[in-house]
Amino acid sequence: MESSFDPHAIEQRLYDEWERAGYFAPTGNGAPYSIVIPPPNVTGSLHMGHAFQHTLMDALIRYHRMKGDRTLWQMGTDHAGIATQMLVERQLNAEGKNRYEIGRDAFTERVWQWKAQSGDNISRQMRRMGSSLDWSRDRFTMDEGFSRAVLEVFVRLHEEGLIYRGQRLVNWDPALRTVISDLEVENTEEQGKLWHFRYPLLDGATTADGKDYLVVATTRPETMLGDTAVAVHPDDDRYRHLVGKRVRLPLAGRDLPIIADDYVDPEFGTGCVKITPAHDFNDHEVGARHGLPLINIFEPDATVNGNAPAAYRGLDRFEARKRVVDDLDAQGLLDQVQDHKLMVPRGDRSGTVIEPLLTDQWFVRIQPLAEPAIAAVENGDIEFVPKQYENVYFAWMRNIQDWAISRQQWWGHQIPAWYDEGGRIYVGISEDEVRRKYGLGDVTLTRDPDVLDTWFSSALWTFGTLGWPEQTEELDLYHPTDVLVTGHDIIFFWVARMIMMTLKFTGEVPFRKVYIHGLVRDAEGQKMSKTKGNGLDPLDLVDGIGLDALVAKRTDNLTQPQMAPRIEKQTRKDFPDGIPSYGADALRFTFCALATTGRDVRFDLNRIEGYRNFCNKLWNAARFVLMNCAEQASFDTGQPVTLGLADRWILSRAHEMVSASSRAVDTYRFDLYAAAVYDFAWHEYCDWYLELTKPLLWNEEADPALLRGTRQTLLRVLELLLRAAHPIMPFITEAVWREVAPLTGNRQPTIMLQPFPEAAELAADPEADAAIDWLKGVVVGLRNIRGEAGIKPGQNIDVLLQGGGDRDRTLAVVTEDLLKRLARIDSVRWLADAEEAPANALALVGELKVMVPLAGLIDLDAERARLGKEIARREQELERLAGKLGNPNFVDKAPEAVVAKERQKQAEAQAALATLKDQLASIDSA
RNA sequence: GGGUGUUUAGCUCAGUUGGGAGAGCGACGGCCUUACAAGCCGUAGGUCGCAGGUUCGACCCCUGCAACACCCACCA
Repeated sequence: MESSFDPHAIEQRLYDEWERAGYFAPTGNGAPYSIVIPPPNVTGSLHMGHAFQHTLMDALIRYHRMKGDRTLWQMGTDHAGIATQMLVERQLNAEGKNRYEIGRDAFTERVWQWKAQSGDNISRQMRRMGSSLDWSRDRFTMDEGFSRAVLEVFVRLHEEGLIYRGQRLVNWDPALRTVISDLEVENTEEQGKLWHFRYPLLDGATTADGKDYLVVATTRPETMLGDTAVAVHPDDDRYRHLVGKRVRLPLAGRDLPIIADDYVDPEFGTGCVKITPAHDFNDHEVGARHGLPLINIFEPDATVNGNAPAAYRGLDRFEARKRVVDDLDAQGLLDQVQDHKLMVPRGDRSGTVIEPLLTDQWFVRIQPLAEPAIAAVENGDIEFVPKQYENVYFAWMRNIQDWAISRQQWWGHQIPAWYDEGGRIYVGISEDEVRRKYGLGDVTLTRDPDVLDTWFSSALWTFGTLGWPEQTEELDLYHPTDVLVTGHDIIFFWVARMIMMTLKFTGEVPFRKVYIHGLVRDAEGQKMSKTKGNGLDPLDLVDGIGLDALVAKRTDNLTQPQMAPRIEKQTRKDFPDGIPSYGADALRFTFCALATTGRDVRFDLNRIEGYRNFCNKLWNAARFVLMNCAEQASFDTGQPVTLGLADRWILSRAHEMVSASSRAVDTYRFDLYAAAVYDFAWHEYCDWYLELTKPLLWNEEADPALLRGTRQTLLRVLELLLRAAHPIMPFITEAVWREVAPLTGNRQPTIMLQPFPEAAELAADPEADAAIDWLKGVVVGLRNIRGEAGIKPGQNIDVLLQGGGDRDRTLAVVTEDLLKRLARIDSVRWLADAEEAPANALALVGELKVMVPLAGLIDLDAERARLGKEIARREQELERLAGKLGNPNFVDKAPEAVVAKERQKQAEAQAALATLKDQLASIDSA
């Protein structure tokens, strides 16, 4: 083995081997365990969020596979309708073309080409991260079988009246020229204006203060061209007398009724509201209540249409706004303009302002689907982890609105509906089927050109990937899936809709648990995004990247090229030397360690560096073990074996580590799992156990049985540690395991299919724990003296022991060799209790005095300072204890055991303090 | 406007039925000790956001407040 760990040398090769050997597919007859991957969009490459999420899933999958479960990790990708279409359109635009020129068929063909390319890149990234997906069952939301499932669902829902087509006011994206759902609208607070316009009163009416016009306030002046009323509050004394009268709508020259409606807030603006039922959701409701006409003034691209006065036709909505304001101003009808903060709805993909627009669309009647989906979480069939996300889910589900599922796009599942020349609608899985079903003769049918919302198909993911609508064996075996691992950002988009659709079509929940993880942010806590240029490609952390290449990557193909210089500057500041190669295991370990209960994680290079070092530590521990055990492997020889204290101790600690690890994985505490492995490996196995074995291994006269015991334990515990760590760090554990396992008699080809360690394989050993704790106490005490007193590390010392009890004497004998080696001691001598010790530096281990004679070694002042600190510490503790025990309430009311424990501590602290003070006095007199 | 989460060492974060405040990184001092300098040894850092309350005892439970983050919501 090389003297330091090089991830490149092993990772790629091992993954290829695993894949060729077919280890990723479910095997055996164990209990089924399955997870479907949230299908990544085929929009390019995976980001840190994917890598994070995949790491957690892979850890679960590998853990359960090792537990012997028949484990399936279902692979697949999502066609991601709008996102992918936009991306390919941008590519077209860059070539000076657009999709209308090349036509629908050529365009979708082009998207399929892109999909192939993007999918390859994604799967390459996943393989590099070590994700053990079952590639043989790879699915795509638009593959043949899945498309069949989508049509089936659409047709069945339509037959049941749960899908309908209707004209409604919807969220319209004028840039993409499609409807989008409520969820795809992001409301952002922006600085705008509130314009006050005068609408002249007709028929000689006047306001209470004698004016012959009403003042209406609006943030959207251009929509006044579609006004069909002015509304006031019914109880508003200022305007009550005007209800039923009329105003003249300027510019358009129409007359509008003045109506009364509770919707109006008399406190806001002037208390008069212009009503535009075709371009505002609230106004739409008011209009419906009052039977107002709807006047749509916009084309699909939000230019003004023929329903508006000729002067405004063809203008973009924002130009029209300016023109309307100018014209009203010119006519003296602009009363005033105020600055005003308002919530602006924007499309989450296009970023343009969303326009409420009247259109014909397909909708899912959601209420009947929502009710069972709510019940499934209420009754615990599905549990969210962490629990509080259930409230988020409930809040949305209990107030859910019908779902607009049609999209005026080309890339996606085309809606299976046909129209005859009379506009009648026929729904079926194909035109042939429709003709048969409805007995249509020689009529011309035209298919609805729209496609379905991407999330309509993703909602079928758990059962669609397993073969539905066929009743396949896989469906029977792996559905419901065990857990869904996903981010909180798609609970509504995806999780809720999966629950609804899956219950509807399979009668089962899609998954029993939903593990919600946080979002990956940069070191400053900012969301990673291409626009901000603060994103990281997980593979750049695995393989490393030079600074110039990183800058180029971050500034390439920006939607806002003007950001490039700022991004470059920041990148050069944050990564002056580029990014070193850390390897996939270090990245995975970092993700696990950062995965605390559902909160967002800040990704910090310092963290991954630490875990890269941990990989190296593990690697070198293995080198040590192999160097010392490879030639003398002694399993299966039948020769006597004795376990020493240290051996028993590390086995006991391993027992604790294994049970902590299992407990952590079973409760989705990946951070605690990582910590259990890390602490055991580094601070117990390496820091203490390996050191404790050296005196024995290097002693040529050591008892052979004891040597065998130690060698076997070194190997056995290392082998077990590798298995325990494998779900987090698959590559290094596999590479090392293949060296180590044969020495333990295990000749299996891979760690992947070994059993995860069971706590029951090992036992707690309190006696060994106590002995090694004692030993550590003495060693640490001596190290402290060395460090503080400035004794050279290479300088051996003599040690005197005094006081303590029988136990101390026994342990000192048992551990003498270990002690001498670990603390670099030449000689140990016991002093009788009454014997006067020479001038010395003192450490206390319980009642035992551990002394290092000064003998010119030790600086008296330094020793005084050290003792002074120790005395202060004990005094402080005593003060606290005295306060507590002096309080009669505590002594009376606290449990006896607690009081006894405090008394015990007090006695110990008093004894220790007395000893330390004596010691200080003796130094002063020396 | 409603809701959720967060606030612990310089930084990033743990803290498992309320009973002696922890880790990693960083800082400081000392070590190339034959697995590992991506290492080893030692040291110093905290009024646990603020104010009350419950309790013998509160980082932990309750109330209020503040700051930050996020989600939802139709106020022109």
